[in-house]
Amino acid sequence: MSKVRVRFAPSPTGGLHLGGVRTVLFNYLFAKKHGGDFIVRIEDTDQTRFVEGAEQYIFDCLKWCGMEPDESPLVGGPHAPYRQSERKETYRKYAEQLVKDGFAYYAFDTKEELEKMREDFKTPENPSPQYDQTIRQKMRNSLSLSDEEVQTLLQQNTPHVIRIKMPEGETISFTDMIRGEVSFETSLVDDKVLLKADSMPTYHLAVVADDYAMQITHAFRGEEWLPSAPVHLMLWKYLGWEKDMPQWAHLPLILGPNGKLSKRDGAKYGFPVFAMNWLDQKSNELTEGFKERGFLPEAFVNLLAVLGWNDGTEKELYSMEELIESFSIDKVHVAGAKFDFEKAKWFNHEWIMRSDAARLAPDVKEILAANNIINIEPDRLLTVINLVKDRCTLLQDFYAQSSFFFETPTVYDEAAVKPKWDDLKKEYLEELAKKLQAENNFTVENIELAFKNLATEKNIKVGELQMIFRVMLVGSKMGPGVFVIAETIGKAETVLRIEKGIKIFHAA
RNA sequence: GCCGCGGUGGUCAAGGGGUUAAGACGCCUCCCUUUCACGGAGGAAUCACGGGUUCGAAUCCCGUACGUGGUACCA
Repeated sequence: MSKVRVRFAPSPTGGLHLGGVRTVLFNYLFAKKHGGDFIVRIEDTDQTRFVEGAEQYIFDCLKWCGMEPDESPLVGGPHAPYRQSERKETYRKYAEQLVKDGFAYYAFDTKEELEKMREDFKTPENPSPQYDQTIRQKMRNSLSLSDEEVQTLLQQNTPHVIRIKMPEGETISFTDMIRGEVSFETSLVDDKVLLKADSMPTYHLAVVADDYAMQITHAFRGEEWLPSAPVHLMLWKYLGWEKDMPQWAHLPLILGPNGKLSKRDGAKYGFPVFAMNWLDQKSNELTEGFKERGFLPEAFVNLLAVLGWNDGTEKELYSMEELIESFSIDKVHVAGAKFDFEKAKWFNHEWIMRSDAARLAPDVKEILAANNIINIEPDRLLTVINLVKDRCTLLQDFYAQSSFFFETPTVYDEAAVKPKWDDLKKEYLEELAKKLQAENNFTVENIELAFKNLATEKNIKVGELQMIFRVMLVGSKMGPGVFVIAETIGKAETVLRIEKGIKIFHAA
């Protein structure tokens, strides 16, 4: 058997959504698992929908996720060009070949004629008539017209398409790597357009021609392609390449809260559906990405991998390396899976907790900088990250969870302090400030010892004091242990915050 | 309408003739912590329905309903 070669073939018309990323991911995992090549080519067949910058966007997403292609328009390779628009000539050749061999035909029907046909043949039982064997003789094509008429039309450069001629009464079946044997009646499949009037191929011709040219061995795509698989199968056969046909795997769909996951669901339910922010230049509409929402790529890849795949164990947390190791195509599910944002956040939280501070530092630094907290000593940043990462679900949480390490609070949870505040506490805190000021070795242990000894001396419950102390340092009832916070912000700042707190709470 | 595909708690899922039907997310209770998390211990909640086959069906078969995708000179 030849080397495993898989391909991801996005259409550069919009953002890369969850389903798309998962399709790439399974492609990638399969290729890496079998030591094969992961190829990315671009399906820019439809010029009218091509969006500027989308191709670069796709590669940015792949890079973020850690899936670098072995061959692509960006890195090149032996099967260049990797853009469909640059391979145009070859498709026409194959389409003409099919016509010559009697497997396809020219169709001269105009848009209006097609519309009329759909209108005329529409019945309550058949609301959307297809251009198939039952009606093709009634249309204007090289099957229904005489040779002379066809020649004349061609010589006059009459706009035309090339359609596949689906055979009658055959059962065509194939074995899908995920769902086993799937079969179709050819009579029920319509005569799909292979080559459009503008000479660009449709997806149907293009996938087959490109997969053949690039020697693809395993083709992964979404389940929405299953109904057109018989067309592709027939093409492989008609072009005489049957023995080179890749094995197919139709991946289950990712569903949203109400049916299929759509771009709109993001805005509607408050979660991202794209890998990275996507700005649609036509509508100027911004669709939020997982990256910008504060997801770690490790978590994003992980959560997508286990949505529709499970290796049979209880393991849920996988790195890319572990995924490559454990991935198995026959463990991919057949049913669609509903996307659960709560679970997605859980994955991110887990990945933040298990990542070390150095991994997180650049991201955290960026988030703090966005909130005007800059010039942090690297070591100090690492210390703080380790202190708060357990309580951060999204990267953005690092700001709220750690800002008090870098800035003196400006707002205080007075409601929490007020019921506990009295002159005795004020006195205690004033003395505490002095005592801490005199402390030469400002460590967690010493701070705590000073704090508790003074409380015993004054006969005050430590707990009540701790809450006040915390609010003075943090501004609210949150964060890691108070004494750790005190040590981290240092003696001068601790004393300063106590003094400031006394003023504020005493006035209140 | 027609065609394809699907089905285990609310969600993701293991299991594929005999199980007390794993586990995770979420939810609830308690412990830890006089904060919030993390961590720990528990709890509520499930095999779409109807027929077969079988001593025995969540598991196999057939129907029905439901869901989902396709039915474009979009991918």
